[in-house]
Amino acid sequence: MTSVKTFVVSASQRSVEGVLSGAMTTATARRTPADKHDERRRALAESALQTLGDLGYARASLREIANNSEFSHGVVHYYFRDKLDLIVYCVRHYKATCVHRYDGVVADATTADGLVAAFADKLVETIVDEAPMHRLWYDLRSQSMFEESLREAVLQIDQTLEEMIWRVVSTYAALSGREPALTPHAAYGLLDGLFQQALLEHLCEREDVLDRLREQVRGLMPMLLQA
Amino acid sequence: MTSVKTFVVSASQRSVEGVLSGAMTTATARRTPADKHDERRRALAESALQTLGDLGYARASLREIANNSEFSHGVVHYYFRDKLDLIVYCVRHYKATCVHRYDGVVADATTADGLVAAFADKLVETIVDEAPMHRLWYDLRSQSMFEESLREAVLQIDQTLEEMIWRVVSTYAALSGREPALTPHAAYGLLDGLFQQALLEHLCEREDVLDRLREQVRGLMPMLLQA
DNA sequence: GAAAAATCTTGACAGTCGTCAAGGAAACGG
DNA sequence: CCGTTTCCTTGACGACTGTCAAGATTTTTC
Repeated sequence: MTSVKTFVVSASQRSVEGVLSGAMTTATARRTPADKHDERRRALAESALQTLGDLGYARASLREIANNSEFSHGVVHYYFRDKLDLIVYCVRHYKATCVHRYDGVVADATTADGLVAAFADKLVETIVDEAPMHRLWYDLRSQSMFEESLREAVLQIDQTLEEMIWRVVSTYAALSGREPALTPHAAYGLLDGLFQQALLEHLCEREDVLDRLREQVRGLMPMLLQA
Repeated sequence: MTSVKTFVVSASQRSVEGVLSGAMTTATARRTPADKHDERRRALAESALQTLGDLGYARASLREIANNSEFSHGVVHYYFRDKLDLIVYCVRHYKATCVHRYDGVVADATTADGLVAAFADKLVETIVDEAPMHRLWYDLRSQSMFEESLREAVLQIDQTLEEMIWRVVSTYAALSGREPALTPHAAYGLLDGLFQQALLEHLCEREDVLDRLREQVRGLMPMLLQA
C-alpha cells in the first residue's frame, strides 16, 4: 500500500504527461493519474475558495470546506498535507487567475483619460463582483503578519499585484507622454489603500462607495505622474 | 443574589463618581465600587491587548488572554458579556490612546517641510514601537469584512483615524499656503495603504523598509496639495 | 477478470474553544 | 463581629477543530 501523495512533483509531472496524453488522443479526456490528481486538487481548491471567501480564514474549517464540495472531509488530507498546504495552494491558484484582470484595460487603451476611466471602472467592477475573494486576500495578508508560514506566499502575490498595477501606471504614463513620479511599490501601496477602503465600505453597504472610488482614482492617477 | 454586571452604565457612572471621590479626598485611592469595576475592565483589556497583539484575533483564546493576565479565565465573563464584548472594548480603549499620536507633530510644526519630516519620522517610529497593536488593528478590520458584529466599532475607529490624518494634512496645507487636493477620506486611504504595506514588510524583516516609508511619505505629501 | 493500486468514506482521537454554574474568598456595611 | 454583597477560582459542559487510520469502493494494469 504505497501511497502516492506526490505533492511537490505533481506540477511538473502534469505538464509532461499533459503533452503525452494530448498527442495520444485528439480531445478525449484521456487522463494520466498525475493529471487527475492535479485536477482534483484544483477542484477542491476552487470549492475551498468559495467557502473561504464566505467565512474567512479563521472560521472556515476543513469539514465546512469539504461539506460545500462534492467530497468528504477526509479527502482533504489525501490531496493536501494539512490545512496550510490547502490554503496556500488556494491563494496561489486564485492569484493566477486574478493577476491579469487589468490587462484588458491596458491593451485596449488609446488615450490616457480613457485608460484611467476604464481602470477606475474595472476596479469598481472588481469590488462588486469579487468582494468575497478580495476580503479573503486581505484576511490572509493580515494573518501573515502573525503567521510566518503564510508570508512567503503573501509576499509573492503582493509582488505580482504590484507588477499588475505598474503595467497600468506605466502605460498611463506613456500615453500621457510623461514619466511616473513614484516607484511601482509606492503606486501599488496607494491604490491598494483606496481599494481596501472601498471594499470595506462596500461590504458595509455604504452609499456612493463605488462612485467615490471612481472619483478618487481619477483624481489620483494624474498625481502619479511628474509635472 | 443580584449580580451587578452593569456593562452599559458603568462608563457614565464612572465619571460621576469620579468627581465625587475626587472632591472627598485629595489624592488617596478612594474607590467607589463602580470605579473599581471599570478599573478592572481596563486592566483586563490592557492585558488582553498584549495577547491579541501577539497572537491575533483568531488565535487569542480567552484562556490565553487570562493566563497572560493576573486573573483566572473565568473572570473574563464577570467583566465582559462575551469574547466580542471584550474585543470591542479593547479596540476602543486602544483607539483612545492612539488617536492623538500625531498631535504633537502638528502642534510643534513651524514649517511645511518640518511637519512632513516629523510626520514621516513618527510613522516610522510607530511601525517600530507599536507593530503588534497595529497588526491587530488590521486583523480586526479584515475580520469586520466577515463579521458584521465588528463593523460598527471598526468604522467608528476608522473615522477617528481619518480625522487624525486630516489634522496633519490640513495643517500641512496651511503651512504651505495651499489647499488640499483631496478629501480627508482619500488622504487617509492613501497613507494607510503605504503604512500597512510598510508594516507587513517590517514584520517580514525586510531591509530598508523604514527609510523607504519615510521617502514615500515625503514624496506623497506635496501631491496632496493643489498646484 | 483477477491482482494491484489509487481513491474515497467513515469514524475516531486528542485538543481547544466559549460559556457557565457552584462555591470559596474577600470586602463591605451596620 | 456578623450578614451581605461583591469578586474570583475551579471545574465542568457541549461543540468544534485538525489529523489520522482502517476499511470500503473504484480505477487501473496485466
